[in-house]
Amino acid sequence: MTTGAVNPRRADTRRNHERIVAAAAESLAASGEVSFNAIAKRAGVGVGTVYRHFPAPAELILAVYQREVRHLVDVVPALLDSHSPEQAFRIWTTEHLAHYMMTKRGLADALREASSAQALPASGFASVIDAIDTLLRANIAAGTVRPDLDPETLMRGLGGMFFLDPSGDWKNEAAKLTDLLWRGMRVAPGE
Amino acid sequence: MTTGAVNPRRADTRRNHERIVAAAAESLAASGEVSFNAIAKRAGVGVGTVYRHFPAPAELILAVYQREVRHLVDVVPALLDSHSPEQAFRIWTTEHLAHYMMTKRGLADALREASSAQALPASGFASVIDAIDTLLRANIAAGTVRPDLDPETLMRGLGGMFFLDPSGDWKNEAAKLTDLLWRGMRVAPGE
Amino acid sequence: MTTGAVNPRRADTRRNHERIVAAAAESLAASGEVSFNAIAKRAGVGVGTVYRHFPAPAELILAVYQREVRHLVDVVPALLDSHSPEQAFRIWTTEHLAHYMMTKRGLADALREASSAQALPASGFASVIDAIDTLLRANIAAGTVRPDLDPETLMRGLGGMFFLDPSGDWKNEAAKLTDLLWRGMRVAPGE
Amino acid sequence: MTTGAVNPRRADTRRNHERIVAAAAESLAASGEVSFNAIAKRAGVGVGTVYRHFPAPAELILAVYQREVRHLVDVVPALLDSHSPEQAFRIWTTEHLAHYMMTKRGLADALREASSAQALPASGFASVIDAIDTLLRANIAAGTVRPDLDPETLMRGLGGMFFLDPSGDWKNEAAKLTDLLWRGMRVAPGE
DNA sequence: CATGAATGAGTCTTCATTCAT
DNA sequence: AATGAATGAAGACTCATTCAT
Repeated sequence: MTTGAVNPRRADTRRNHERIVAAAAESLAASGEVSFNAIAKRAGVGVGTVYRHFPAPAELILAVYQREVRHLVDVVPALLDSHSPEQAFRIWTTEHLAHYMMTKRGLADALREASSAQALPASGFASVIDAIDTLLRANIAAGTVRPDLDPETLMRGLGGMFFLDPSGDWKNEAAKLTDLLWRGMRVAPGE
Repeated sequence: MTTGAVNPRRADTRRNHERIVAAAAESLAASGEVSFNAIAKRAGVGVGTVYRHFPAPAELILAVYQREVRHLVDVVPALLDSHSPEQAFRIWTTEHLAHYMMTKRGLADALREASSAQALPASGFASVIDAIDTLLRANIAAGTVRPDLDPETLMRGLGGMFFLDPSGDWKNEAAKLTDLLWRGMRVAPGE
Repeated sequence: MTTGAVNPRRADTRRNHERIVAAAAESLAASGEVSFNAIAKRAGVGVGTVYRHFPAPAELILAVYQREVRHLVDVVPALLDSHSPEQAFRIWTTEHLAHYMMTKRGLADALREASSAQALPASGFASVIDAIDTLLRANIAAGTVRPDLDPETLMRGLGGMFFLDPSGDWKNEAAKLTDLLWRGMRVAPGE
Repeated sequence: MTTGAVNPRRADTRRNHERIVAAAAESLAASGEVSFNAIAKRAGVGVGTVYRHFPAPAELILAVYQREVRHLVDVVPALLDSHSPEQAFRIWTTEHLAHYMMTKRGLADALREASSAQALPASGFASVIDAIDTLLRANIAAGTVRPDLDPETLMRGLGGMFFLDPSGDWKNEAAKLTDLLWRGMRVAPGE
């Protein structure tokens, strides 16, 4: 009995899914570990419940991933509304993406380990690529960025955010990486 | 045994260190697994021996890392001898770094997990940064690249090579990433 | 639903018992496994329903057992009608009993495990003993078999059919065991 | 630490194998269960130790089996020395085999489950068949038993001992089964 | 009555680490 | 110094059983 004195079992049912994903997200962020037993304990449910909701480990990881990534994607339109395309791009990578990648390193590993390679980039990164694509198109439309740039390549360049050091001057480092990439992206002056 | 040929046991003893590192490297490359017991067996020594040589897991991982990374670093001078600085850079990232990162993903994970964060970038990546720095300086000297570029930032940009798909058209993708970065690095035309 | 055809749910309900037993029989035959959850799924009902019908595991096993054994028992009269008592006995053991025991080993185990020993021989084997008894009486009446033979002992002798190898020459082996027992059963020539 | 205050680790080592087999034998006899964890606990060793000694479950079962069966086989010569061949046979089946089969039911199941069928009968039952064969030959030599009898078939007939009820009059039942089989084995009077 | 989600004890198995020899 | 047996914590997963709906 992990739910306290009252016995709300079925009443809680509806929220178990969310609680498990939340617990997994916390575990992942904290240690990169994904013990089903630990997640169950943290979520306050039995292990069996976790297995019922996510028969395959990859499903859980993916659910966490999507949850975590949603914000990253959702924020893009607002940025484009209130800033120039270039500023939107710079802010997104520096403020949002950098922070995300820095804290979610574990996720990427888990994602990679949990699946036999190719499946995940496709499914997991898809929406991040979408976000990048949106920013890219806005800039191309504004004439600030070369039109022959694919979001996958840019994503790889931004992947370096994973190596930021949360205890250091990461904001500055993120800005420097963004700047390096931006210079590579822009419509080259004089060309 | 004081008679005849040199005692082969001593010869083996001297090479245990190397054998263990080699065994660990193979394990890492093969499966991403690093069971000390498995490494000992593969190296043909007892577990205790492994512990004697590498009291802390991180030390072993680090030794493997450095062994793997040596080639990457050692090849730079030759490249600079026989190619233009720009070509040397492009060849190194595309032919050497990309291949290395793609196949040694496991190492990077192991490295990260084995240590509590900050220690590794400093110790493990140091020599790769050196290699990048050498290439960078050569280009700066040749006037092809901006002088205000630090190797760490470039390293981060190149970190995207980790996400290459070994079963896909990675050579082309590596070239595209290199090109994106190169455009960001070069002395901007017209500036 | 009060309109139209009879409510099909009621029809299903009535047959749940049979469906569960059938599902359990298939599971048992297929793998020797008897997970209540698996049986429920195979039967297309909820676990709770299985529990309602068979509060104790042994009851389900028993039901399966009786279902499986029915054919074995039912075939006896026909055999006695169309064959001599000796032939009926030989055919029954060789064609029917041997085949049954060979394929239903799992059942016997399950039966034994599910109960605390003594209950089963009595309840489970009862009808097989009946079948043997019928064949025995017919032979005793025909004067082919000693009258001082109890069916339980004969049953034990026939128990060896359990050890037949389905992938070998079991028909021949079954005949040899039957022959050994028959020689022990018959009115000894010269006695 | 399961070995008490003193720390005799390596001193105990030599006997661990035997202790594990003994513990497994007890478990098997008691409940037909073979949890590696339970065996380890009963043997007073860590689970890992059990796994080191018996990497595959079947190996442990087999070891137990051979240990249990040894007595059965070893007693035959003495019986043949001090009794007539017929008496030796009757005593062996009634006093030794019956008792063994009755108490070791679990073993037979475990044996069957642990292996994919045919391997075990060959390896596990071999020595029991040897014992039966020895008794058979002695009787054939003495002219008491038909020479055309194979030990496998007789073994199957004796397999019924498995179904004896330890809480009932099993001695008498064993004698009745032995008698039935003996009548089938002997050189038929009048034939 | 039926359903099936939830629970959690229990089994299996691996592995880092210690330590007698 | 080297060896490798022993240990036991820890994670994966299954399944009998209960019970809210």
